[in-house]
Amino acid sequence: MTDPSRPEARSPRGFIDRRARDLAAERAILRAVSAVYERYGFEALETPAFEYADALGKFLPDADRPNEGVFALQDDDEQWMALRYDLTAPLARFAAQNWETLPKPFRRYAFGPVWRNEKPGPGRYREFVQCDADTVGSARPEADAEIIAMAAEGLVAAGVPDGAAILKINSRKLLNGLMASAGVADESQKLAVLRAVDKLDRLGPDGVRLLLGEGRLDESGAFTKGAGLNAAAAERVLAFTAAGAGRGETLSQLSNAIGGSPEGDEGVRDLEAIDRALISLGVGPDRAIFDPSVVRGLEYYTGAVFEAELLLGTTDEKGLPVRFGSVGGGGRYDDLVARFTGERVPATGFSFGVSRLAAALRAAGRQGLEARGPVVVIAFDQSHMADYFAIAGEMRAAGIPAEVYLGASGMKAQMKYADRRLSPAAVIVGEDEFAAGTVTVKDLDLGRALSRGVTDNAAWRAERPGQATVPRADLVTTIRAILDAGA
RNA sequence: GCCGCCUUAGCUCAGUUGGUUAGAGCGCCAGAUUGUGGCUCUGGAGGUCCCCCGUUCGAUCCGGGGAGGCGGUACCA
Repeated sequence: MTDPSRPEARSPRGFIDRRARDLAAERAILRAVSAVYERYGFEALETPAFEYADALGKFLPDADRPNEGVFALQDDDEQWMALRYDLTAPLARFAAQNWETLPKPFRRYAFGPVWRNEKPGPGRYREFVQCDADTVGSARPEADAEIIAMAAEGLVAAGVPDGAAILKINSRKLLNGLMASAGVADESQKLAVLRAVDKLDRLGPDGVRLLLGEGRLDESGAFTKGAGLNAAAAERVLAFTAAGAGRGETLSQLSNAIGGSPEGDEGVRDLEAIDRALISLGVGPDRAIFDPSVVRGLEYYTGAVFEAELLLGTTDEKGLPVRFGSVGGGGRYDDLVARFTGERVPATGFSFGVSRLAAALRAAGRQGLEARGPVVVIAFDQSHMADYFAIAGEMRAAGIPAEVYLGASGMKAQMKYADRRLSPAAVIVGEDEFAAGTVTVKDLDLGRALSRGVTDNAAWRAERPGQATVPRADLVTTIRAILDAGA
């Protein structure tokens, strides 16, 4: 039966189709978060899906692996272009390209899909939506604090209940200071230490200790080579990451742990300034804390780094607990525009993983609304199709979603169709109704509720629950009463 | 990338110690019910048993290779 010449109907690996319910949740989040950003004075910007690959930075396609990390293709002039993997790199390109004419500091927000050519995982796709806000051209810690405050407000606007999310803040300068004081000078060893620290929440101190030292063997049997620190240095790193989970007291602990390295001290001063600004912005330690274990990526960031963690205790379809963890992150990146212009431009920003946030909220039951279908006008008598369209048009003119059934099936199947669309009502107009100048309106919501108590089909059909025949002129008011009752 | 598990109907999965017509539940379509969604009953459609090669009289089942899926791990700008 399967013809090998026919294509198999399937979506590419790591890409998914999203239906009305998912889209409604996601669009609501985008609307709410965009409104917060605009209230803070950020302007909208949309850049193309494709950028020239060199503008995206690190992932220069070469002959061997042109698609590593990004989806890239060669234009007809032989130039490599690639789908953007985030919204920050395109912003840096835009800012550099238009620097002379932009009002500075330049504040913009953007949202849209980004693409990553990597192995998909649970809840992790190769195409997903981000919502991003950045300030380009301000080195002030208040710029970081403002971004953090907007992220906190954005979470609330998106529907995350108070106390269900926390913003965790750290500084790369602190981490660099830590390395200096722990005697880590080698660049690759630095990266290994950062990677190890980044896994603290997943592996715990013992796992991280192994990764800081010789290495770790995981349960699948795969071995991860460690950073090769000696025991004293490893303990020093662990002590640093264990410093508090608050703001003021954490800062003093951190400043002790760093022990006077110049870069570390600078990081402490930055965080102190951010703390003061957050207080004046009304963001307390219940919403944003300093957490020395936050690392965020590896190159790229030059100062403060932030991460939004969701604390909702959620469960999957099988009832197993799911930790959504990070739903967004960001930080200060002072060198990104300089890649284009040579001029160092301080910048800071934050990005929400919108798809992930929507999934988390839905899994937590905060966004449990099904997408409602339209009122369905039953195509009862083929010779009256024009009347059915007039009826649908009348409802649409009143702002009520409505459609005429356009399939070829009988009435029973049409009722089933309306039920599956989660339609609030069906409109039935047959010979009797036309003769009497009436329409029959069936309240499907009421029927859905009543059907739970009915066991006998004959009785169910005889009762015609929620069904009323009204004068044709009363159609819209009857439908609206049903809609209002359901709302 | 590395490690492990898996692949049989649209979905979830049985099963054949290698033998002739490969099953269930759910879902779908239809009828019981000339104009009515749920329940119940009845009937129906739907399968190259992931692909290729090998062993065999014979492979969905055994062996080798490949692809795809899932999970872990690495990477994640």
